[in-house]
Amino acid sequence: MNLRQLRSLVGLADTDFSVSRAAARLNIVQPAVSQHLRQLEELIGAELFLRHGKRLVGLTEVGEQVLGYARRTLAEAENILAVGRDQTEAERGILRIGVTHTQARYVLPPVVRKFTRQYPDVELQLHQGTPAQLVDMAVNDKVDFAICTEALDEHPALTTIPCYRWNRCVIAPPEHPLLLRRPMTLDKLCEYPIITYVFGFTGGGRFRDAFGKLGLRPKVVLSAADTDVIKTYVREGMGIGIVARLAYSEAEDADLEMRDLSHLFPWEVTKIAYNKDKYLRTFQKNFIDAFQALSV
Amino acid sequence: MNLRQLRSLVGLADTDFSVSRAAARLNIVQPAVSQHLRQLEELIGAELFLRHGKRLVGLTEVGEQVLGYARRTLAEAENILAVGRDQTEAERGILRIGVTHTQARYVLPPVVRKFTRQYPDVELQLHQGTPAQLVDMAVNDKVDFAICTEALDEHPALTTIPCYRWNRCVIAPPEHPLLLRRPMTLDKLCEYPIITYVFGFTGGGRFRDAFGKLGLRPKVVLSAADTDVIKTYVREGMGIGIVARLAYSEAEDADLEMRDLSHLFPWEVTKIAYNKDKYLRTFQKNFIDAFQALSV
DNA sequence: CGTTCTTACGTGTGTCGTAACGATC
DNA sequence: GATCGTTACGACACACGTAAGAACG
Repeated sequence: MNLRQLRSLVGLADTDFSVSRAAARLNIVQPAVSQHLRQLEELIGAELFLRHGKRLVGLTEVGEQVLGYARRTLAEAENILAVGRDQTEAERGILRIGVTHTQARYVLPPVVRKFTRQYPDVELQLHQGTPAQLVDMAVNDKVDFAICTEALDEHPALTTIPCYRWNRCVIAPPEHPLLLRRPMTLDKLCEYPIITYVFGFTGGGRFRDAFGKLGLRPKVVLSAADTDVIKTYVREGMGIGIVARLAYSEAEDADLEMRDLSHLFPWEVTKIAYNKDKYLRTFQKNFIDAFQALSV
Repeated sequence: MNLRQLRSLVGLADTDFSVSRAAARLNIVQPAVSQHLRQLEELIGAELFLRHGKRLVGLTEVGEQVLGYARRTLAEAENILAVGRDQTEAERGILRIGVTHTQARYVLPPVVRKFTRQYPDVELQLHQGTPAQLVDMAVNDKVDFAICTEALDEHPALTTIPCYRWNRCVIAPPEHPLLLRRPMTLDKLCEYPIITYVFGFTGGGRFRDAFGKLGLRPKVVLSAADTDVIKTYVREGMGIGIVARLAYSEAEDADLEMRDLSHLFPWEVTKIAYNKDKYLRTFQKNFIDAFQALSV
């Protein structure tokens, strides 16, 4: 058995079982991949693939098992190579971060600025997704880290580091009647149409829970995955926006009024998570440190 | 990078850093191993080994890291091969079990008998050790399972399955005065010299705890790792023996009297444990099932 | 002086690429 | 008929084994 053979298997599974595309991705020719797959089947002594004629269309049960172990084998081997790169080209490489829109737009910029200055030769990739997708990407090593508030600490394969706390604020056009009413309470918020994050994003169920505990039903007229969309509709007068406090910028959002709501909602904790089995390169650790430093 | 290179590295670490012995174990010649090690160092781009002249004597910090990942890579690769063997020679192979003496001597025989009848071509290896050693052997894949009462469920890398409950009994020569006294209580036991298991074996700290809770101090005059040794000294009149109830056999131990003590001590649970990351071959699963069936 | 590792070199295995063939949509 | 996978073959590389040399105890 060979690492190459395993790469062909994983490549095949990652390209919808197209031998040719797998070969292209692996920078070898199709017959080589075919050979690897044949050798693996021979080694295992059982059919690994479901076929339509010559075309491979899926994996048998045994094939699934082998694929799983192959992925893990390659992941561990990749760790060894990462140790190597950390020795020979410590300041060069790729850092793949999975983030939600709000993080990428409002939180990450200063960290990214600092990091790229420190590591000009590291290519920084920002992959966006829903928290659930980010977890998946981190687990399957499509990204090196995932950064978000939801879902991260539930997955057993991830190491999760809490980074900073945040809470919500309400934003509204300056003339909005809500702004005159003090103190701000949950039931007053319920009197107006609300625009906030979609469920599963940025604060998740705890937003509704806060109202539910008091028997209140907020009128959410629109929900969006990112803060910029919410702001847009608030500007249009469609309702008041309830967003992360850190997403309100005095400079950019001078045309909107903001009131802090941290006394009304539970605090949220944004975390950074990565695969437990993964070797972290020095610059990756440094990124985590830089991100954590936000909480200070 | 290559699996062979990794095997050479692991082989080296497992043979006290003797290149020649590593080669012998891997069934290749020394120069091949040397080459593998050199290639690895080249790949990583850093010294992996501590040297005295030409002789390798240990690992650098980087070397330790690489060794760790190499072990894991090979373990995952081994899982793939195990899937293969399960397909091509399902009823043939080796089953390595780590056990304590008492388990091997008194509990395992019927299971082993049943298993070897079912799988005549599986070589069964019984490795003995202390519970702590058994955990180590299971974690590092020196054995496929570990069976014992202590220490197993504490290690995060192991999957632990409880198999059966047992408790203790006292054994003594027929004429021993203790045997006349009923009901049996802990303080009566304390009146006589006691022979029982050494700490860390078979029942562990809970034995002393039972006495300690009542402020009693048992007079343990001798402790041994296995029941046969204890019985021997009981026969010599050196004291009463407190052993696992299941280790008393009416047939073999007719010259000793036995009294059940399950009302005096907490119940113990014997477990079987194996590495979480390990693929279990069919016959290995069957052994576990057969062992678990004891509890019925 | 034996043991241990390294270096050098030859041979055989194996892996990839090219090219031609077969099958499927 | 175009795409996709398999088969066949050749060239190159690589890995192991043999043999000789260098360092260490």
